[in-house]
Amino acid sequence: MAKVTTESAPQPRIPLSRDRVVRAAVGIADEQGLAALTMRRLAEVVGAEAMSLYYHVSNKEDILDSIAEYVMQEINDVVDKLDKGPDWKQAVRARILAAREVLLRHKWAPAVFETRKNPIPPVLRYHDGLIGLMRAGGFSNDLCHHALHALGSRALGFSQELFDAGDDEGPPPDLAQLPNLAGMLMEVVHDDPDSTIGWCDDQFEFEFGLDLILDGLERRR
Amino acid sequence: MAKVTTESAPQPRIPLSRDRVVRAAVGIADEQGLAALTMRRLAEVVGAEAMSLYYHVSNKEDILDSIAEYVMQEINDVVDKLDKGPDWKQAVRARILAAREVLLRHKWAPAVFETRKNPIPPVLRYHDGLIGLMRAGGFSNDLCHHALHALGSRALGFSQELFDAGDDEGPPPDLAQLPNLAGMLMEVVHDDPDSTIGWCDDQFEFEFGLDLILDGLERRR
DNA sequence: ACCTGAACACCGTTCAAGT
DNA sequence: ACCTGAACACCGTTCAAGT
Repeated sequence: MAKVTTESAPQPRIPLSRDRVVRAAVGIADEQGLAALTMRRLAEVVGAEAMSLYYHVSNKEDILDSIAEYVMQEINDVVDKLDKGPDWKQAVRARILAAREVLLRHKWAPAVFETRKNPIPPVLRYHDGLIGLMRAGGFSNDLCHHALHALGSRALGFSQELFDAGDDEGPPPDLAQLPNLAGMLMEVVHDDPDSTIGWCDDQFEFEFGLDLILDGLERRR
Repeated sequence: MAKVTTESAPQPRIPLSRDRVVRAAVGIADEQGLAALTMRRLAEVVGAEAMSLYYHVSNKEDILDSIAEYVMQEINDVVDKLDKGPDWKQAVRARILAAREVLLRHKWAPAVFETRKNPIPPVLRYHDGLIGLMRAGGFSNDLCHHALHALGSRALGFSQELFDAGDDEGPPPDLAQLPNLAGMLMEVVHDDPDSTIGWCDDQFEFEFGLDLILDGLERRR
């Protein structure tokens, strides 16, 4: 993704296009977060007025649909190159972890996915691929269906954490009232000396939860 | 929750208070969705001007924090009444399904949880309770920690579906390009004749996924 | 065909002023 | 102590008008 700041060069010669608008939108979200993605800011980056955007996209929802689709296509491109191998679990696991890597470059994407009400076409394509792997591994169609629900957003590589475990603002919680949590934290933090701030290893926890589900599916196969 | 519409009675005698503001906010979100929750609308419902709200809450973020906390307290109230029994899995399962029931009455709540950056105190209390049950069931602190991550938002009773499976707007996806998905749908829909629209049984799928995880934890205990 | 200026209806929020 | 009017800086969006 091109640096947003260099996009608004002195030469606004490049004509506007739907594609350029979408790419710029992804760039803004990547670099400055979803909240920074406003029609006016987007227009600025692309060297035009906000109203001009409406000639190329129908509205902001359209833009959000498009950037979600853009990221999913990136995931499909990566994932299509993976070779499948004979083991369904290895294949599914590799696919999901590869998807996760893409999403880590577009941290805003899950939030956008969640607000889409119509299915994003390349997500269906992604799921179709997963089903293919599971079918080849001997899953019934029914089990595939349950598996997709059970994986939920994990199928795309993101797990829904309840809050960022690394922010410390506001008063620290009263651990005296939370004996079990306090005990757990003491022990877990003690075991891992890197415990300055974000003391949870997201990648490890993601794989732990994923394997829990995949192992469970294996047993129900 | 009192009907929002009756709240703006001819008598705006009841003085404003933080509590009344928060309850009204929950009411609006319940009945009209999160998007309808604006400062001006909230003021209207409560019989005041938008600016008056700022005397009782510090800003909109404060309101969102508060309504998230409100719902979590409702969950804790319900869950604290459950008796624990000897089986950790039964106890955890019952707790989570009870939490789910509350959340089904406040469908907006997960979206608000996700946007909170500071931990919501009663969520910590809820987790503390879960840890207690798992510790009593023989879990190590380490396994409790992984379990909470693996459960993620499922610990509170909601699973992150990728999109509402019941909306049909826009063009139907091209199933010819999605052979595995098409095959799965045909079979699954065929088996369940109630397949008018929302043909997935959310409650069943939730429990399926939950049990997959709980069974996996049992095995790693 | 492509872009824009002016304008509209909405946000959240501040602040000096009212009771 | 509690509430408000007027105002500000921001949204997304429309539409008639420019090139």
